[in-house]
Formats: sequence, C-alpha cells, structure tokens
Amino acid sequence: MPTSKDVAQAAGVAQSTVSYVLSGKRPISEKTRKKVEDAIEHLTYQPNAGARALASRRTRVIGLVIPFIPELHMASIMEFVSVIANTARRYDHDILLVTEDEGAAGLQRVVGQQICDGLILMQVEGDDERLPVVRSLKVPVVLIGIPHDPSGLVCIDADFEMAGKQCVQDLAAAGHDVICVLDWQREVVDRHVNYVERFRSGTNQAAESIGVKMLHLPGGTDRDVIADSVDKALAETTGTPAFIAPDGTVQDVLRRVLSSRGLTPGKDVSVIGSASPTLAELQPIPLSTIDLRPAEVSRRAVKIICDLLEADSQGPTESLELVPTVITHRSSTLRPPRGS
Amino acid sequence: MPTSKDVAQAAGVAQSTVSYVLSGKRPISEKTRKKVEDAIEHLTYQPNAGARALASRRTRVIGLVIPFIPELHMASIMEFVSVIANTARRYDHDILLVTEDEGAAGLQRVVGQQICDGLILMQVEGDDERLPVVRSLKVPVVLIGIPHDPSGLVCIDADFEMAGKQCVQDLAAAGHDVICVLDWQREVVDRHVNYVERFRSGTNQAAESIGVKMLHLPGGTDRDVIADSVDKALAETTGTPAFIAPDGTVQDVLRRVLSSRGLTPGKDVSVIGSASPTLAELQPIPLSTIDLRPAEVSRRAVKIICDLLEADSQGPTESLELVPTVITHRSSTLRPPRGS
DNA sequence: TTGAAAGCGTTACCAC
DNA sequence: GTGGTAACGCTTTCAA
Repeated sequence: MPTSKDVAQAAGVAQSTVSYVLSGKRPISEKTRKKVEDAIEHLTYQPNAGARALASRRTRVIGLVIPFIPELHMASIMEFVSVIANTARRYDHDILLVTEDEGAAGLQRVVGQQICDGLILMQVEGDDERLPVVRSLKVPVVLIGIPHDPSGLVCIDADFEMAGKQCVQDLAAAGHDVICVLDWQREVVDRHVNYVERFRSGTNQAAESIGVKMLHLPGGTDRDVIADSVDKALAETTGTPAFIAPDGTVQDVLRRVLSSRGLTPGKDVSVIGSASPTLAELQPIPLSTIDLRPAEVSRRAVKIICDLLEADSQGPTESLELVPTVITHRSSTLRPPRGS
Repeated sequence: MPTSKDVAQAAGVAQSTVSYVLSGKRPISEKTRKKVEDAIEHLTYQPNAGARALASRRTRVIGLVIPFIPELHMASIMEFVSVIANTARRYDHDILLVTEDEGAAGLQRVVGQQICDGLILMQVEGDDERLPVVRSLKVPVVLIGIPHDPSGLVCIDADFEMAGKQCVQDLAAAGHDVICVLDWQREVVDRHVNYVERFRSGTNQAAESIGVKMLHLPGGTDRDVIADSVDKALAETTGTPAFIAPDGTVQDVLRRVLSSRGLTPGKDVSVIGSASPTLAELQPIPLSTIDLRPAEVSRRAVKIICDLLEADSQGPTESLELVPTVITHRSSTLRPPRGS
C-alpha cells in the first residue's frame, strides 16, 4: 500500500504538501497541486485511517447504537439504520454499529477507545439507564427519542403529539364521532418510551377540542387481545367505526382481525396506521396513513451530530427537536361525514 | 485521556510491558502484571484504536455491506445485521456499515483506507457487479449468497435447495398432490439472486421423486397478481390446495388473499412460508414454516471471516457453505392424507 | 522476565 | 508557497 510519503516522493514535494493538498488547509500552487494529484492517481493512494485518526484526533466515524427488541417493528429500525448510514456518508463519515446488548459499557468502550467521534442512540427510553453515562461522555451524542428528563442532552424525535392530533382530526373530519386507539404493545409501553404517552396526549387534546369520544384499548400482537379490543370498539360505536393503530406491528394484526369480522377498511371501517415502508406497498385500500417520518428524523439526527463534530463542541449542549408528522391521504374516499 | 505511557509510568514499568500485559504475547510475572492492571484500572485506561491499528496493521473492524432494496423484507435484513454485529463482538470485532449505494467503490474505499480488516457482503446477486472488485481485494471477504461463479470466493448461504425439498416433502406428506409455489417478487427475481433458482430446483426435484404436481406461479406484492395466482392454483387443484411462499413479503399478501377467498390456512388450505421474526408471532394458525435460519447464516459468516483474519490469510481462499434449513412444525394438524 | 527504541502513516507547527 | 520535523499512541524487535 502506498503512503503519502510515496506520493511525496513521486511528485517531488514534501510529505506535508501532500497532506495540505488533500486537506486544503493551506494554499497550494496550481502546479504542485497537479503534480501531487497525478501522483495520487497514479499510485492509487488512499490515506490510512488509523494514522489519520491518530494525528488528527478525529476518526470520522459515528457510533450508532441499535436496539434489538423483537417486538419493535424491525423493518422500521432498518429504515433508520439505512438512512443514517447513507446520510453519514454525505457528511464524509462512517457508521459503526454498537448493539444495545453492550449497554452503557459499550458506549464507554467505543468512545474510550476513540473508535468513533460521537454517538447516535436509537429508541431511547423515558428513563433510559444509559443517560447518566451519556451525560458524562465528552463527545457529542444525539438521542432519537425523548427521555423524561432531557436536560443536558441533544434529542430528536417525531412529533408524536402532533401525530396523535392529526389522526383524530382526520377521522373526525371524515365524520367519526367515536375513535378508538389501539395502544402499542405491552413490551413497548413497559419500556416507558415517551412517545406512547405523547401520542396519547395528542389524541386526547384533539378529541376534547373537537368533541369526539376517544377509546383507548389494549394493543399488542396477540390476536385475541386485538379481537377483544375490536369487539369492544364495535359495541361502543353506532356509526362507522374508526381505529388508530400507531404501532406498525399492531396494525398488521388489526387488519387481520377486521377482515375476519367481515369489515373492509376504507369501506365499513376507517383505519389509520403508521406508514411502514413494506406495508405501505401492501395497502390495497384507500386510507389515510400517519407518516412518522423516520427518514427525516434520521437525516436530521446525522446532521445535528455532524454539525456538533464540526463545531468541535466540548461544552454540554442541549437541544430538543420534534419533527412534524404528516397525514398522507392515499385517497379521499373515507366515509362522508354522518348525515351528509 | 490516559495513554499506555501514563500507565507505564504509574506502574513503574516500560511502555512495552503494558502492551504485553494487554496482548499476552509475552510471559509477564504475576507481580508486574498486577501493578500494570492496577494502574490501568486506576487511570481507566483504554487503548487508542487508531494508534493500535497503525502499529499493528489490524483495525478489528469488519465492514458489513447492507442492501437497501425496499422490496427485500427489511425485517429480515435487520435480523442479519443485528446478529452479525453481536457475533462480531464475541470475536472482539466491531462492525462498520457500508451501504450498497457506494457500490464497488465503497469496498475499495473502506479497504483502501484500512478502516476495516475484512468485509461481509449481504444479498450477493448471481452475477454481482462487485465480484471482480471483491476478487481483487487483498483482505478476506465473505459473501452471503452464492453467485453463479463462486470461484475464488468465500460464500455462505441458507441451503435453498434443501428448503425447497423440505417444503414439498412436508406438504406431500400431509396428503397434497398439487403444490403451488408463489415466486419471489419480480424485483428479487430480476436481480438474479441465485437462491430463487436453487429453491425452485429443490421443489422440482422433490416433486418429481415423490410424484406430486408442481405449479410455479407469479408472486410479488401486487395483490391482484397474487389473487390471480391463487385462483389459478385453486382451479388446478381438486383436493385441499397447498401453497409455498418462500418470500416473506409475498407471504403477507398471500394470507390476505386467501382470507378474502374465505380460505383459512391450516383448515381449507395449507401454506408454508419462511419464518420471519415478526410474522412468526402473528401466526395464529397451525402451520409448518420453513426456517431459512438467517441467524445461523449470520453467525457462521462472522466466524468464517474472523477465522480468516486470525489466520492472516493472504492467498485467495475459496469455500462454499450451505446452512441446512429446517421445517418448523408449529402444529401437526395439517389435513390428513387424502383417503384417510 | 523486562526495557529501550524504532517504526507505523498522518497532521500541524515552525521556518524559510 | 513550500519543506522539514515533531508529535500522535501503540506494537514489536533487539538487547539485556
């Protein structure tokens, strides 16, 4: 493997000149620049990352802590991961995977060994055990998810409160006066992820201001539980029933149960679920969808951390960003308002 | 951040001794070892990865090239990623994400800059454009997926031929004499991933030796296409119809179509699909499932590459490993054989 | 069993 | 505008 020394020799310049050509941190005459660039091309030189990291004290690597919770819609986690990796490349950074199994010790490890310059944590819980460690780290960390106490932390997430409002408003506008929300799975709720609560608060605020009735029923992936919830909802509804299923996994089960009750979404019943890349394509039915915008959240998370890295931020930063959600109308053929 | 020099000073030994205590490449007296370990603990010393990589010419990082194809069941990709990352840690390695967007150039980049010591490529196509580059790389590469010409390459994948056989045998044993396979999605087939062909070959071999009729019909996520395929299959079947849907995504659609035809899997119709972590939990119905064992494939891929790294393999290695698949009987209550 | 010192391939400061 | 050179923090050879 050729080194910058080889390049310098081939181009007949000093090694430092090669470095400056590459980094652009010093004006270089057109003539020498050309010589160096030719030599680089000719030798197919690529700078050694380790040496660079050692000398510059920057790895240009960001650690991404991924969750592994079977109950968490894996497809959507993968979308985060994928978008984060791609966006990082745009900022000339790479992504190192850190699995949640390693816990807080994993964070200390990758930061301590200076394998990466900063961290992104996915699926941060309301009272995440890693937060004390995160606060103590001397590198930028961006959390996806809002903990109960976000002080001293940089957080970003979809605006679940807005999402809840939008869902209720959409259904109310379509004429429903009883709206049923199927909760997230037990496993998710038990983790005290904040968004469950934020979503619920959004739905309830909207329901109150509009004057429709909200029904919060148990969700989960257990078909019987969902069936039970559906039946309860049907019993409480006189007009066309309406369901909100923000959890992608719950949504799957709900569809099946409705279908087993002979109910066709978009016709006999309204359903709003969160858009999931795979399932969106499977929807043969004209429905609204709440888009929680995982891609946008991912992109912004990367931007934030890269900005912090650029700024060489040392002191404790603090910020909280909520990404607006949107209702996607796949079709406008929900039931017309009652009485019309 | 403390360095090994600091540790040496604190312990009253040479810097090299600290290094040897850590690496174990040299016998150390119990006494000095203790001194050094105490100093490490006390200073919370962690070796600098860049410096280590520079000096040892090993990063202990493995590049993982992930696909991003919306049509590819993202949940199962995530399972690969997650298991690979965890297994790598067992071998004291980390995983760096390389997105497929970067193409062959991405491979050259991470290897050329010596960001990682080796690569794992997921979802390798039959005639993958990256293969020439892979062959030219001077680091170990493990492919998940079997290209048409695996010469000079190290490949591993689930044994799709065995999977095909097992599905047909299972259904034939349950008394079906017409068995319908819903192909993978167009997008997958068009990529000429080898496993489509291998699976088909397995089903056909088994069908021939047992003497049942095979029907290969178009798959995909288009509900109409699946509905069409289902109807064709029903028309060709006198007894209980039987479907094989190896593609997780296709499987989702199939279930919906069958249900819309009033057919309950496990009762009026037999269905074998590939186990997907999420969907397995959603199956309320007693069915066989073909387990393509993504976790096992992932684990072995990591083991292979770590072994190669250990062996400091320079010369071109070549190997091809097929991981046995298994039929999981979630219940034995398929229809009894015809005539019983 | 241990120590000293020479790299490893960059970056960045100090001269010119 | 450019060159020389001292770090950066580790591993490993050579001596003792």
